Amino acid sequence: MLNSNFPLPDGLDTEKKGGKKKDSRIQVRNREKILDAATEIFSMYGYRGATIDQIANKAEMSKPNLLYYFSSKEALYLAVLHNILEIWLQPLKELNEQESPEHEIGAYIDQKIEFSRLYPMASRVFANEIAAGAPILKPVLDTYLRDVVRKKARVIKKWVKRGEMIDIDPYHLIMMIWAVTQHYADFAVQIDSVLGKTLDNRRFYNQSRKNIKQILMRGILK
Amino acid sequence: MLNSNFPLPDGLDTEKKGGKKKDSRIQVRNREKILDAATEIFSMYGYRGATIDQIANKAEMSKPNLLYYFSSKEALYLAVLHNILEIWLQPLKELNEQESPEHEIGAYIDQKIEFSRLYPMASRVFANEIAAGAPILKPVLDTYLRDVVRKKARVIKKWVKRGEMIDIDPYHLIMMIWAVTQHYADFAVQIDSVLGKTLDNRRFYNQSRKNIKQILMRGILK
Amino acid sequence: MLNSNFPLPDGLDTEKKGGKKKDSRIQVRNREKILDAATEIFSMYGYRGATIDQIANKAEMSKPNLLYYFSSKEALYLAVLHNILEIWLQPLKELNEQESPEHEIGAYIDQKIEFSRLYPMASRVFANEIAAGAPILKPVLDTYLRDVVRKKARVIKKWVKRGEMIDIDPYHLIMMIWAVTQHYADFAVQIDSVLGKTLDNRRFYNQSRKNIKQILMRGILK
Amino acid sequence: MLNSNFPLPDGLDTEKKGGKKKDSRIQVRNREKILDAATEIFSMYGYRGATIDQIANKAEMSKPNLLYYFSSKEALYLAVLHNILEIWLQPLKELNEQESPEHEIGAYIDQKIEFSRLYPMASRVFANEIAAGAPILKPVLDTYLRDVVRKKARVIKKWVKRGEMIDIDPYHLIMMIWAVTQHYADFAVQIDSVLGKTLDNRRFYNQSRKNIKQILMRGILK
DNA sequence: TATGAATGAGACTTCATTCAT
DNA sequence: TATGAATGAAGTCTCATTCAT
Repeated sequence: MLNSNFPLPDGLDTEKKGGKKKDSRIQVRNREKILDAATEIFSMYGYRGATIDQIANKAEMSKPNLLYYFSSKEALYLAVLHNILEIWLQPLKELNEQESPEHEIGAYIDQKIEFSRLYPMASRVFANEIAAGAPILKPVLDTYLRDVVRKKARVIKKWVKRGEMIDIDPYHLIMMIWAVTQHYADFAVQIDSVLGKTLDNRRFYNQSRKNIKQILMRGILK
Repeated sequence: MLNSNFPLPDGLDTEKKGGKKKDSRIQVRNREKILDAATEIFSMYGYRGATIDQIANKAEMSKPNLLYYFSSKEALYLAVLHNILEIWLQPLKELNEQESPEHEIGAYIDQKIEFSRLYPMASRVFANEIAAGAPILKPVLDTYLRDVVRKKARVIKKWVKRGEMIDIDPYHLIMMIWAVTQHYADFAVQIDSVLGKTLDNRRFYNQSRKNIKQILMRGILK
Repeated sequence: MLNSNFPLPDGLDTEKKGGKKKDSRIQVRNREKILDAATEIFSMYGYRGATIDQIANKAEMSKPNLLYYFSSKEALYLAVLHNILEIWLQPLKELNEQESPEHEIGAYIDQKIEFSRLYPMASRVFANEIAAGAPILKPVLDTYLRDVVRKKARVIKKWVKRGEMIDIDPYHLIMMIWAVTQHYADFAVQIDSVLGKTLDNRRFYNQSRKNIKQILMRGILK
Repeated sequence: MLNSNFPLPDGLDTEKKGGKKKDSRIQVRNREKILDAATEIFSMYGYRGATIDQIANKAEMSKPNLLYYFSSKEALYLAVLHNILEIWLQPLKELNEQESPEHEIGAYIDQKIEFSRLYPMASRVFANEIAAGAPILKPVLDTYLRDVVRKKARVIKKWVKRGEMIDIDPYHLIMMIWAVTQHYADFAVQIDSVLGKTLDNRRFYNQSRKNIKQILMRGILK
């Protein structure tokens, strides 16, 4: 689950014997279990707060066995982050200047919210890493992420030029969308506290999507 | 700095001899130094990741001396959170239904962004706590925060009824504003990576405020 | 290489199926590879410092496979030590009272230095074990080694009686020769540091032999 | 005991807060206890084989408290080695070309054997480190040790020129003396095994000194 | 014969906290 | 008020060994 196996933009190898032999069934299964468990634990306690013990427990595995698959806590964390980054970024890549901004940006918001709903923990790990100053992810952000964003900023500028949107800084727009959509993953707890009730998950996200799109689309479209 | 000393809504006592005697000059000074140091360290490493050693170092104090002022790591963390909560919440309390939403909400956004700019670390600690499921802050959120928000939601509903805003769920609006404004504190690093340059702080926040207000106001006002 | 397969003086069995079946070609080869690798690794890190992993790697073999040949780390270490002891001792056994001390002791020194040159690592393992208090080798030293030395001490005493040598304690003489010759294996590194240059191996040992023999022979012969 | 506190030839600092404040009584006492315990344990098991637990036990101290004084196992090992090096080297420095080689070299041998008798464990740690390839001490050996030896080699050459000694390589002579004298520390156990009896310590060393000096002096003096 | 997978025991080290002064 | 000294608990990681194939 959530294991995109995307080709890393840099040569980072997060696993022990990186691909020398095809992973056996059991290896694949275990690696997945570990990544899922790690995502959950890291999302709750951050990198330093999480313990290998907790992760191993959740993955139903002994500590040394976990370390057999990922040689250190840091390697595991890296693997989790890389795992997330790609899925997190994919929808942005699909912005297509041929289509209308209404359709494209609407679809983008939909996908981001869906991601927050499906993988709230992955999303939180990502947010935590960023908020901590991206000590580990910075190299990737500095190259890969920036390139992707730059390309899509150009698309938005095209829409502005065509008069289909108000004249806005595309970078700030992208970041606003990130802020708002990610919020729904990062702050699920806060939302409960504020609203004072635990909502039906699907209904809540539907309503959120509606509100967010209403405001943002109204705010940017001509 | 940032020490609001607000009257705690619940009976939480975070300090050792809480008020029995008037604090001496030096005590006040030390308490402040500790809180500032703690805010910074907690913001970078999270609760479990931070160490008392780091905080004591930054506060130019020995570990035992720090513990003389705040009896435990948890007590210190609590103090930091409470410190933040009040300042964080203050601007919302000022929403005044007598005025126009344009003015009031505009002012609110301004203040939130200013807070993010001035206290990015405090903001991050807050965000971290929330994202971790608010293990410590939940009781406060569940009572105090909810009350404040409920009151202000009523103000917004008034504006809607008066036809000064589009018909939107006030809770979601408040959360969107939080999301967007807080983002600028939590993700300062990401912003650098995405934009590919370290911006002049003041100019950057000015531009951000302009963009955010442009979109949000346009999105909600009639 | 260096596998003397001498008949163990005591019943120590270091291998798993000790001789029940004739070893196949590949088995013999593997055993040798393991012993050589183990000698090198043990020589560098001592018994506890060495890891089976390192040895297995050097022997190009998996850990479990290594343990198939030698049932435990201790068994392997024992095998290495026994391997060395015999070769180490052989030249002493050849001291022949019929010949002159000049010729016999000269030959002995030659052989000891040659051994140090050829098997510096084996020599170091031996030295390490001794220096550690011979926890494993003590039983052998206490019986086998002592017997050999006692016999040869008698030979030396004969030479003294015949007036061919000065009157010296034979045990101390033997130990001096051990000390000096073994030194050249144990302290190869120190020698480099002291002399400040890496010498041509063969030339260095030739020169050493000359110096050592010059002093010792002059010191003991009449 | 054995804490020479010599001025390190290089800037190596092995302790935590290196000299900022005068060490208190208790600190000095504890540091000494630790160094003594460490010397003993390292001498028996080598660097990797020794455990901090063992050392802390022997020093009657908790593990964390030991680490309070020496920040890591490696730092402790370094301290032990430096402690030894200087004492080990001191007697050589005293070789005085004004005096006769008979007297000076005789005195040198006396002191080396005395050192072996008094600090056999320290001597063994030193030997172990060297035999392991001096992974930690090499920088010091490569500079400091070499300089000292070079100077003293010149003294010996003077004696040769004056015709008071046979024509011998001074480096090899120095190393022979090291070999023989150190042997009595490194191989105390072996000596027992070979001689078949545990000797009265003082008597044994006296006899050893006599034999060694007899052979070496006869071997080199004219 | 060979090796991937797994683990209990234990290693080094960190850390919140307490003690004594 | 301040701090040097001390420690139990816990964390990351290593390693000899076993299991299953």
